[in-house]
Amino acid sequence: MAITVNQIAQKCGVSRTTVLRALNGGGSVKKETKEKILQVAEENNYRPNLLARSLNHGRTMSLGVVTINIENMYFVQSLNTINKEADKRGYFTNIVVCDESLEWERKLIRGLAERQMEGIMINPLNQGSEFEEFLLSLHIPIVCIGNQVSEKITTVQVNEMAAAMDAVELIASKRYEQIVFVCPPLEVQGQQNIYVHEQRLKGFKAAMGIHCGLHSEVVGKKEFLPDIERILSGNPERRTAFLCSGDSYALTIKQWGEKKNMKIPEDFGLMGFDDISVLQYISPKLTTVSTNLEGVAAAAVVELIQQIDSEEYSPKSIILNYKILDRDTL
Amino acid sequence: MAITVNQIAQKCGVSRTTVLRALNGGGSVKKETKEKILQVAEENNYRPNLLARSLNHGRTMSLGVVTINIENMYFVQSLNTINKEADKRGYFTNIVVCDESLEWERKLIRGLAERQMEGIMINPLNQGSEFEEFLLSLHIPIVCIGNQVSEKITTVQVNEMAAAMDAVELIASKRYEQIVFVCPPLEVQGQQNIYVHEQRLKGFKAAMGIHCGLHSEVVGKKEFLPDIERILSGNPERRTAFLCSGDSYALTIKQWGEKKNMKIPEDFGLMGFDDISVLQYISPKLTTVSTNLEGVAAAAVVELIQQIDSEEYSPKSIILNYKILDRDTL
DNA sequence: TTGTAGGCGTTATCAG
DNA sequence: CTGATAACGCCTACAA
Repeated sequence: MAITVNQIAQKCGVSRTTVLRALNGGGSVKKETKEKILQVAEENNYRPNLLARSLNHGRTMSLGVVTINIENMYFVQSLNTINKEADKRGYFTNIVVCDESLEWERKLIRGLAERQMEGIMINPLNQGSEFEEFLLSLHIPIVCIGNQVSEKITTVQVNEMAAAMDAVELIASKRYEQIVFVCPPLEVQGQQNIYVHEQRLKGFKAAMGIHCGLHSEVVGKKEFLPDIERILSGNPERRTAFLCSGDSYALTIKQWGEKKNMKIPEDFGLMGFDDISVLQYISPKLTTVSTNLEGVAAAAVVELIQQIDSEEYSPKSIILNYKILDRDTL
Repeated sequence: MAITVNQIAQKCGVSRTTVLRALNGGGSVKKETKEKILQVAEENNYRPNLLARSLNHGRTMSLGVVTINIENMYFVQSLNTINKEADKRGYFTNIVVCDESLEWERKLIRGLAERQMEGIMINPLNQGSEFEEFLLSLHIPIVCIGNQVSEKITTVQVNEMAAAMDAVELIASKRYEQIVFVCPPLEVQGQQNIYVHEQRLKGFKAAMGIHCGLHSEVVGKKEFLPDIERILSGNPERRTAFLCSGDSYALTIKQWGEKKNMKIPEDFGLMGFDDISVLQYISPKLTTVSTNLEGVAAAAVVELIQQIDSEEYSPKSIILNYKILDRDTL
């Protein structure tokens, strides 16, 4: 379809080498020849075939990103940042979306590898040693964002455990008598990567150990609203706050509470995690934890490229700062 | 880094042809040879270099998608659908994000073309004949989603004008006395592609021509809240509804109204456009128009692939159904 | 200033 | 059953 260097050479009656020199400016070319070549290239919309070029010198200058479930919005916010940071360093970013299926994720990662991405960023859904081996067998620089897979693979994250502990501190300081931790189904542990939630849960439990005077409960199910209802109606006068491992859980509870004509924070306290961008449209402002999505994304790119560039690279665990956002729902 | 067919051939003491036959299963290979080859390939994690393969037979089986401003969420919802539909037909989907810059968009499109995407989907930010020429000069199948660029390039959309008219009908039927149309800054017309908003505005004006007893106004500025305030306070007893060309405008107004302790729909009516996924977290439920993001996305993929497959293709304009969602803010 | 030759990794064709 | 050979489009020596 598109014109090639060879064809230009033919049209101009010169060799490809000359055409390339005129186009990419290596050596010297006679003025007239050069002009003619450039003109022909222009007229025919010449545009280099990057596949061929990459094949040749073994570099694609492209990074791959595997995104989960766009609807959840977690991670999506990072995409812009990743894109810009990569571009600054001369890399093109290819994003693929993975709709919550473990197989798809593997398939996509392999697809990116086969397309010779020089490095891949994932917020992995898979986990375990088999997946670890799979990733390692690719022999491609990889950076995990958020969820950790193994110590052999660089992960960029915030200290989720400490964040959860701080969150509990904040809630406790507001004189709640009961704190309920809401997170995704815990049954999937061992199958699906819920590392960040596990870390937060650990932090929650540790903090509750300190505040042993407080009641606590963990709700980790798909259908969690019945539990919320049970908890609130079981002991209506007890001041209860929900700490949700993910803003979307908090928003769901908020929605439910409002339908029941309950006021937040008067009737119950609510706190989320991640500070997803939708929150700007929600009032009262949700108290939450900023897990520094942009910062994490930027760091991931930097680290990935460093990994690409270095001969000897040893995997790291990069921990960034989180921030407690004390807003209006506690 | 990764092992190649040639290397496998060497290791096994056969020719590449034989290796390929064993791997891809063309002709027949002696059992032992085949086993050995497969074993070596397995051990060394052989994985075909798709760049080379593509270079060879001129097909990449990849589609490119250019997404705008992820934060806005419009279009983002389509990504999953695009991905799945493309996969069904054997195509890999590469997404790139464009952060609201006209130059970036061009750069990304060119990048996708140079990487030999077989087709590209865009919700274009650019517009005008120069951009049209740019796209055509690529000589690559292209489908525009939502915003139209020109009749020479296939566009998939809903009938925005009719949708806006229906929206006005709905509002009028609820006995509002004034309808205000809120849309992005109109100054950018001619520079930036706001085709869908223009269509909706046309529909709005046409419908208001029919309902000439009603007051109407158009607000198209970046900072529109002052106008909202002016309109509402200027004539407080006049029943006013805002028809927003985009749910995010509606959410912003809703947010503002609630801060002022106004009730919706008691104090003013509110209607959006697009039915973005965030709405699930918002109450009262926003009345809006479903612009059938998933349907549009699916149709775009089908059309793009058809364009790729056919020798003779003439650009079309594909119009899908929209749906008025009469919910709780009118 | 210009051209020739070889290679990147894969595939297709044709000949043994 | 197996193996040369050429080709995809680009790039880099090396030679003229």
